[in-house]
Amino acid sequence: MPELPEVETVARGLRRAILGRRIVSVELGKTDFIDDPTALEQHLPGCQIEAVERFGKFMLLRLSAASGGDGGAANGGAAPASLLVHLGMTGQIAPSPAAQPRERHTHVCLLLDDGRELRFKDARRFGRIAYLAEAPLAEELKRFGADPLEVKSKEFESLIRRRHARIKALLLDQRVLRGVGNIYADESLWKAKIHPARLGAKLNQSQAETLRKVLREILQKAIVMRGSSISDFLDAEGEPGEYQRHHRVYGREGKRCYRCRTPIRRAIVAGRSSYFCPECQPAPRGFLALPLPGKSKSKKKR
DNA sequence: CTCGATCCCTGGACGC
DNA sequence: TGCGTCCAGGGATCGA
Repeated sequence: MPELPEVETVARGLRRAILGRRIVSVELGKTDFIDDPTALEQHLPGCQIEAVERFGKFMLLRLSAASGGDGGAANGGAAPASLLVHLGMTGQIAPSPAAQPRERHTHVCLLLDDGRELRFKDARRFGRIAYLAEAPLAEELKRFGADPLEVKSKEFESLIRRRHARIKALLLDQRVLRGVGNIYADESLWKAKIHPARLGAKLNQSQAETLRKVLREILQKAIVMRGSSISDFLDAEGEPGEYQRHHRVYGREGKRCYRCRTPIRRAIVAGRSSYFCPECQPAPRGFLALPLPGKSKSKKKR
């Protein structure tokens, strides 16, 4: 579940690790998550990695044009291109020595000019990789909404309060805000004391502003903590993040609310498990949470 | 416009 | 111990 903070963490790691490196060759495994695998094989060799950026949950590896004489290759204009990388649920990208055995589910290996390989592994292949020239990239990025770290009060308010969708669905909708996923949506709604099933239009101005601020604060804090490692998220150095220790609601069904001690409940909202405090986050009329699961085994505390 | 359902995919948890 | 089943979830897509 790499979301904005996890992707930012990986992008920073990559920036330190591979900036300025040139791609020597490309090896692909399964390619069903790659837009146009042939494009990678054709265009990547010779490219230099000039920048690593984050855009929502995407990473953008900005590439220079190939250098050396490619004879009849079709990169005459040498328009800048990028490698777009989405980690999906289980994607990991990190450099390793080329001699090191590849881990299972490694599907993209980019041999670099310093003897390492930039490897992408993704067990579930919910990730995405695309080689895109400038224009198609710009077109692609148009589909996404505001950066939750940058969005201003007024814009956020209009994004939310004009909508009749549930606030949780709006937070998760990448066309509205780019980068928020299930964990940080729940965490920020809890902090703002807003029920995930509330309609955007039902929030008052003050609630919208509170939500914008706590969302930003939580994302920033999570970036400092190098993200949340709840399933198998690892950054570009192969290290887990620490923010999962600071989760206040996510994954805490049946455990007590940190504010009021009421047991946290779960419901499916916007098709996703949503955790909330039924006391602190009043539900819309008639909204039902899932029944608390019966405890079969003794659980841990926390 | 908004919703839910369905599919993609695999590993881990759980029940028997 | 082993097997079957369910679930997780980001995103695309389709029909209601």
